[in-house]
Amino acid sequence: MPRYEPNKVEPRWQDLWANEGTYEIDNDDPRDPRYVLSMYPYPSGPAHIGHVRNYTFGDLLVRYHTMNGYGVLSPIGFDSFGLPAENAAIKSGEHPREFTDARIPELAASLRRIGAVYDTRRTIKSHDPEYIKWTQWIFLRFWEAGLAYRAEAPVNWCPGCKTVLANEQVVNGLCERSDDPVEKRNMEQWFYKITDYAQELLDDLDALEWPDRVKIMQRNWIGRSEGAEFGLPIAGPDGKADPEAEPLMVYTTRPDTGFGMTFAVVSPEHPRVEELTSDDNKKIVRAFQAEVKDKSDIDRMSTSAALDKRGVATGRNVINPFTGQAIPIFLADYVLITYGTGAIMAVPGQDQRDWDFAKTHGLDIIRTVQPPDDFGGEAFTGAGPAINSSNGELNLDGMEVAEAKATAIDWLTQQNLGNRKINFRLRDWLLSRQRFWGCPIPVVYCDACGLRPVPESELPIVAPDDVEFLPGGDSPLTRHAGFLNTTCPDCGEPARRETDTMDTFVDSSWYFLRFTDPWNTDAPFSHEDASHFLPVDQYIGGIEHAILHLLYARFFTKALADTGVAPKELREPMKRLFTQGMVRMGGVKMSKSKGNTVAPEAIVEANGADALRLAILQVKPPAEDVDWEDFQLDGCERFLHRVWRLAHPNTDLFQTHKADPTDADRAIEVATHVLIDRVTNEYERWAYNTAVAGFMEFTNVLYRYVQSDAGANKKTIDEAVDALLLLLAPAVPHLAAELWSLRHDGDHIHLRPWPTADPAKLVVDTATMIVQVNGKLRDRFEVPTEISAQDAKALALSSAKVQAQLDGEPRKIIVRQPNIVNIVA
RNA sequence: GCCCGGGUGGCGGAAUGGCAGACGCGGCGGAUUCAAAAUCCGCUGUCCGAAAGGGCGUGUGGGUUCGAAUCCCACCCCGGGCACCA
Repeated sequence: MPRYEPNKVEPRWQDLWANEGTYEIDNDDPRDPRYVLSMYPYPSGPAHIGHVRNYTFGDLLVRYHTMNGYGVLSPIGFDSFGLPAENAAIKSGEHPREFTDARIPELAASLRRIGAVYDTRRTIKSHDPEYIKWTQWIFLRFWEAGLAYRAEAPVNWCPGCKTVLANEQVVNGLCERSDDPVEKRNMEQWFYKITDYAQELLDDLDALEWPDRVKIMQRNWIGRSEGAEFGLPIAGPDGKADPEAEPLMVYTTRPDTGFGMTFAVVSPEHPRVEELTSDDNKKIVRAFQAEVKDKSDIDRMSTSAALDKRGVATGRNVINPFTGQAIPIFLADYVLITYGTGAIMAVPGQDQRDWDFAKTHGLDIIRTVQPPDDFGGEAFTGAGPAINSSNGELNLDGMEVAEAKATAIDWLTQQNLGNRKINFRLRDWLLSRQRFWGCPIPVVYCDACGLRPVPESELPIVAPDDVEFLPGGDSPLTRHAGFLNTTCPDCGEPARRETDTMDTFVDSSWYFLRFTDPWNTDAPFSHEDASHFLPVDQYIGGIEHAILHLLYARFFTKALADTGVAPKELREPMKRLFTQGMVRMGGVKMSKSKGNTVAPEAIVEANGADALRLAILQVKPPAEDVDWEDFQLDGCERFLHRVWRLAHPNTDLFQTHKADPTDADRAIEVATHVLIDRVTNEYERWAYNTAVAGFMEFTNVLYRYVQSDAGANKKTIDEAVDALLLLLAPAVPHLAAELWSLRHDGDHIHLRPWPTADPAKLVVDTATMIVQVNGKLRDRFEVPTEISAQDAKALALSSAKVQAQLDGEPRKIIVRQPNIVNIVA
């Protein structure tokens, strides 16, 4: 019997799957479709173990579902725009396109070498002009629909990456890529109107089969709150409301506490600051605005800043409409211009931030909710009856919070001051980037006509080849005359091209749709093909995309459906999501940028791709993070050799016999069907680590069986081994394919149907009954499954070990035949 | 601070109300071998004991239950998310 040599066997099967198109699927394939998709990777060169883990899980499912008779769509693509290629260009001068085009085959080869199978005819690259064309075309559709717009706004600027960032890309005030502190700048930028979909994005989460963790993160990010928006009349010099002045609009979730409002606060960036500042206070107000402007978010958010509640009075007052009192207006940086109206009613009795501010600045504090007697805190934010809350028309006293809120909102509405309002934390998606290596935004600037879309016939707008990257790192598009200078599509006069490119998350927001119809030259995809495969049945990727990519992709799907690009009824892109854990090395995430990667090539060379795949499945539940140091490659390799020796048709491990079936043979039959049942169930629920344990246990059982003196019954062992190989086929495809082919005359295991457990073979006629005394195990018996309660009880009491523990009559006996008898002494 | 996960042998983990520690790694012992590698077999939570056997044991403390790693309450520790969002 030859020894198993993975390096000879594995490439042969990889070639066969590719050459025969085993995992290619046509759109008119008659089988029931299943769409299994792993998030497409950024092509940073050869894969590392983190990638391999991700794509192994996906590959297992592709093969499993195929064996279950589905027509599985398994595409792969490359998220090939992005900063690493541009940074490499700045260093070496190599054009990002050349750099990227060289990296993609390296990554593709890595994936092929671990046995991952795809319909490679459908491969997508974000930077492919054909893909750029449709990304730009979609931008223009969104623009027409009012979902893309250009506006000046305070934006996040990363000085390291020399570009603006979306809110989602700022982590604790730092750029998520470069860790540089992010600066606030007022700039005119492009946005996608994701806020139009805030409510739907929130509501539709409920029906998704996604990890709760991800759904919760998205809910928090969307951040819906219910409250009231209303106007505070501006006080004139006489302390009375000035009927000429526009009231100051504020947003609150606690309109019930209005009687406790003792001052108002506006954000330093609020547009009405100038108008609401008295002549005497102009100087300090401007100084404060300047001070805040210079602070980065990281300074503004640091713990000490959060505590000290800096701010200045504007010298003007507003009227608290609940009490009629004139109260002062302050500027403070704890009020954000980006949320609500950028101005608040401050109620120090019921809000800790307002409390802190009031204490710092010596302002009045009035409680309007009765705290419990033992309340020892400062601001009281809990539930309780309203107090100090009545005027001539409105009396909230004694009402609980919910009722008081509703009553206060009704009153504000009657008074024509404001109304109920729902607010979201979610901001529009800032999509423009001042970078070269991204999808150009297809618009031109004309002096006469203004902002004009590039006509569809001129798409794609592709970045030029003859560009020079300077050490400063700015985009060469801004100084490339050939790219920059164009003519206005409307008036034909000279015009300038937009030099901003799109966030690379735009590319990944619709690639899963393009996979369904990648050859389409008339549209990004057809409704028919999108409907055939979508939503994605199983999406697989890292938890780091819980908000960014997964929220954007959901928004895109809804917006595409509403603009008629996608089928109207396609509201969600991914039905099921699985987020696999990351691979760590030395306690930190393995990634190219951290320089701590392990290349699979060396491991494949030494142990084989199947051993690596098995080690990935075996080491931990797939959802959890794992340290590379914990992988057990040698043990997995050893197991594969054990299977080889057992399953090879010329095995020297044992002799078979043809005698009548014995009890031992029957036990193997039962074990075989129990394993089929078990592994099927475990594959379905992503319990790959216990499935591997099942394979190992079963193999151990078979070894004991075939090495026993009686030898093995040929029929029994053949059935057992064939079942084992079928169950292994999705996990260790090369070994399973090779052995099956040897055993079955060149047949392809991956085209065989998935085995099913015979219920009749799962029936066992004896069980182990344990006997406890006071919950402690004292004895055990093999009993017939059908044993009666009386017999079980009698048997338990007959045990000497049990009797030794008993002192007199048992007080109570619980019988759960045939598994347990518990005697309470 | 708020919201999620999680805490089980030397290590990765298994068991979701009923035999704690499956399976693997590591370790120990044996077979085979001139020897080694490879392979095969056995043992391996901890304490007491020569053994039989027994005590203890799933972060800590309490509770529910005939019975708790599993359910409930309080707390400690670790990881993640959000963080002045009115």
